Amino acid sequence: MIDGRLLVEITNQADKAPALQAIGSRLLGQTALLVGRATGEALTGAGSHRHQYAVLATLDAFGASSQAELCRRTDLDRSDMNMVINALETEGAVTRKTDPDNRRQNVVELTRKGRTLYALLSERLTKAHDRALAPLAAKERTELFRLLRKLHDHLAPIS
Amino acid sequence: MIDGRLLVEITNQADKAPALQAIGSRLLGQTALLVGRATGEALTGAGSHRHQYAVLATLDAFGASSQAELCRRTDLDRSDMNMVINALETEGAVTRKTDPDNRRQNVVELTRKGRTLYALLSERLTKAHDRALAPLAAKERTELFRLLRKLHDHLAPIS
DNA sequence: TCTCCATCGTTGGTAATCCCAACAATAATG
DNA sequence: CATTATTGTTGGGATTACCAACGATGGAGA
Repeated sequence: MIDGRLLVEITNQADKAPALQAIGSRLLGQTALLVGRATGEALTGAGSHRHQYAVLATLDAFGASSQAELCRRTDLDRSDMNMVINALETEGAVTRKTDPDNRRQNVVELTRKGRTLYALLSERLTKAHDRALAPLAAKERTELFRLLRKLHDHLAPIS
Repeated sequence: MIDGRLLVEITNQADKAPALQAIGSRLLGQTALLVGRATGEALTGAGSHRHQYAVLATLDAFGASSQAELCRRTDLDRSDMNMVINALETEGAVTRKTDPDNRRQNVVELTRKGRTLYALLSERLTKAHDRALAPLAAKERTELFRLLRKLHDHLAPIS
């Protein structure tokens, strides 16, 4: 027997004989995968990746930051952040200099080229985002994000 | 500037100085990761994995099936399905015989041991599931899953 | 029947993502 | 001054989602 509380139908597609069944967390994961793929293609199609965009957005929003600060704000691992900054630096999207006030950390800063790249990626991403969320009305999107944020904040490591 | 449509606050935690920002799809991905980890631990703690549970649940719901049929119902790749059945078979949770009516495919069937395992995993998973979704009221969970299913069905490959 | 094509299971491998451990340099703390 | 913490960096591991190719088998059509 199927536990009605735990199991949630994933697909309603009429052509798939009996409806697929799975756990709620699986529906969440599958949907995140699909949305992530749809939006990710907007970035990879421009030669960038999700993490790079997250860093660009954070730099754009908060200005020059150290890598550790970017890690805290994006929830990326230090090693991955290093790779991301490497990529962005060789692309000329950011500059990285050791902070004279604290020589342990680097000052990562957006270049003009970086802002242009961020604008381009934002545009592509917005389109993909809208396309992916098309079936949801504006209020539904808001509600979805509210519920997700509630879940996220509840489960996020207390840091 | 931050695009209000695109960007969504992820954390509201007061101790994190300025609120973390990210794209909506990122919030979805992060939350899926957190929920997946919380629920996944319930399974790995019992020596099983998400995919194995999905197959067990599908077999329990639909009865003996071929691997290809299980693939269609769980959206798993054939190669991954093979590994999952291998694991379940060596655990004694399922039997795998070539179908005499169609010698290309195998008949995968739950054993009594498999049903017991499924029941155990279901119990653990239900608890973890409830713990992970604790901050959401019953109506909110329903609404979340409704929105996710809507998204999922819109983005799912037309198969 | 014979030929082509599709399906199935199986093997092996790739790429992305997330995560961890250790190290040197530097700063902060007592 | 001694100890501890933070930062960047390197290297690697684990998981997950894929993809390609192969032999075996079945089905569809000439």
